[in-house]
Amino acid sequence: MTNALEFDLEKTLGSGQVFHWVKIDNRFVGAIGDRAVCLEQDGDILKVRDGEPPSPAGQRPALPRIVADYFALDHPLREICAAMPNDDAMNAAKEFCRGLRIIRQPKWECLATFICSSMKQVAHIRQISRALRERFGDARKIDNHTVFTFPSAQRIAQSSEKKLRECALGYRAKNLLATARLIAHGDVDLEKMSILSDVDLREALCALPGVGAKVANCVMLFAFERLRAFPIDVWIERTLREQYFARKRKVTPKRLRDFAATYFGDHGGYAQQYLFHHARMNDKRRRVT
DNA sequence: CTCCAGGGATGAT
DNA sequence: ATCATCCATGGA
Repeated sequence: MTNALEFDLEKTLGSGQVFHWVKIDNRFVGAIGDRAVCLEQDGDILKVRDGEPPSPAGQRPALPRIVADYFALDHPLREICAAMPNDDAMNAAKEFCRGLRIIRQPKWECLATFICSSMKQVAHIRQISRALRERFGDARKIDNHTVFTFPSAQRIAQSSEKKLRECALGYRAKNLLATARLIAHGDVDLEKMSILSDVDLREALCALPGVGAKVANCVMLFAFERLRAFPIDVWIERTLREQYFARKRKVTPKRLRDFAATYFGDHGGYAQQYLFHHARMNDKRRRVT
């Protein structure tokens, strides 16, 4: 059990940050790092249980601490929301996304998943994530469910483009393999990149195969806790153009980037995630889970 | 600057 | 049962 004030588990897990959690009745089953975890929210209380320990049952950090860290329950959400711009689009998103938090994801898992996400929709990314986990990850049991950990860069690096393509990665297989090998061989150390400035970190991430500005910003926001990072995908671009540049012509991508950086400021990543989730869930053209 | 390959689910006809 | 649509990166 852990206290979960100002937190909405379902909105957080369903907002396109992570793609492996499965909802079973009122519970969410998945993995945090190498731990199989079952989560259930009951008001301000978050019930947490984990599965059998991974092989050498040594000292394990307490589960509530791991969960609180993963869901960034220490982020001052009330202050973050209060600091967001006060306009109609932002206020509607704030209302709709109450309790949605930016998750602290494991760096490699986040990077690899978002390399696979390019040109894909959420339903498809979920399938890719599941295929990679089932094929290359480790099984963990919780209750009568089996969940799979996300495979290490070393494990992916030992794979082959052909095997990765069997996980429905398509042309992304080559990029994931190349990036995994850079990390497995020690040419790139994601943990050491934590010390870089936002600008340098973005540049370092964009140097990896399959990583452009959008994926780099997702990884910065979801795994490096750079809360200013503002990923612009088609949903956000559409929202920005409709809500903030109505009837304006010639709004270039650079102008959108500059606007987002200055207008949304220090917690732009939170603003982006709220606008993104609100736009997706209220679009009549699709019914997303 | 523009154009477009790429792959598989999902929605439309 | 086919056909169109969604989409980020990278290279021409």
